[in-house]
Amino acid sequence: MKQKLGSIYRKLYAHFGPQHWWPGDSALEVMVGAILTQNTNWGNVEKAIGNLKGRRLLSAKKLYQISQRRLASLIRPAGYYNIKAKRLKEFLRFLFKNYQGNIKRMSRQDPQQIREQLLSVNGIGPETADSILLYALNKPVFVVDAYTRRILSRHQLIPEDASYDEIQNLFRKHLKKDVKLFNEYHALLVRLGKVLCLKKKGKCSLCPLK
DNA sequence: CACCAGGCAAGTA
DNA sequence: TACTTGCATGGT
Repeated sequence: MKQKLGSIYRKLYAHFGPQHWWPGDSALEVMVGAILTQNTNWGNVEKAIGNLKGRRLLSAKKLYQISQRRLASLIRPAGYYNIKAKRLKEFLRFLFKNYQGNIKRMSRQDPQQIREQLLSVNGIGPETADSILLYALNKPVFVVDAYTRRILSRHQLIPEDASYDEIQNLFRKHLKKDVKLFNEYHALLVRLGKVLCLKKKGKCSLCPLK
């Protein structure tokens, strides 16, 4: 397995090159994007973030103060806008309650502890929590998503119903615990899932892993 | 028209 | 515990 995961990474990197994730100008922007992109196309998220940026609202303080109603209307292009506005507000309340709205303060905590705290926020599940840890706070945590599960299971590396933690542990056990590697590997798996016919109903044909 | 997107929580049995 | 459903816009 160690061999397998390493060789998959090398093939993906050779084929696609560096992915430059996460697109975003600040840790806060990455965190907001992580919530907005839940089950949603990234292009739609960019429009929503653009609306916030255009009104100079992309700061912890502003987002904390703005009404949930107004926030919802601004993030509308990202879909599920009512529930996502609620989730963003929940996250900001958490950020202010525990860290005075200061992300650097948050980043100083132990990663495992941050993860547990994030998971206790309504609207933040394992993938969103891990995306925040890896891409906003630069902690060496592997992010598992639907593509990761689909690609690994279609290559017979895991059962189709493997749990999030099982898959995450696989990468943690067999790869060097390295922020840069985890960053690139997850982004490459997403890239692979996108460009190939690896959609929900697709087969893994023309696969650059072969 | 159908299908999909960088999930998650709440409801049901 | 193990399924199912709601959430919603925008691109292909």
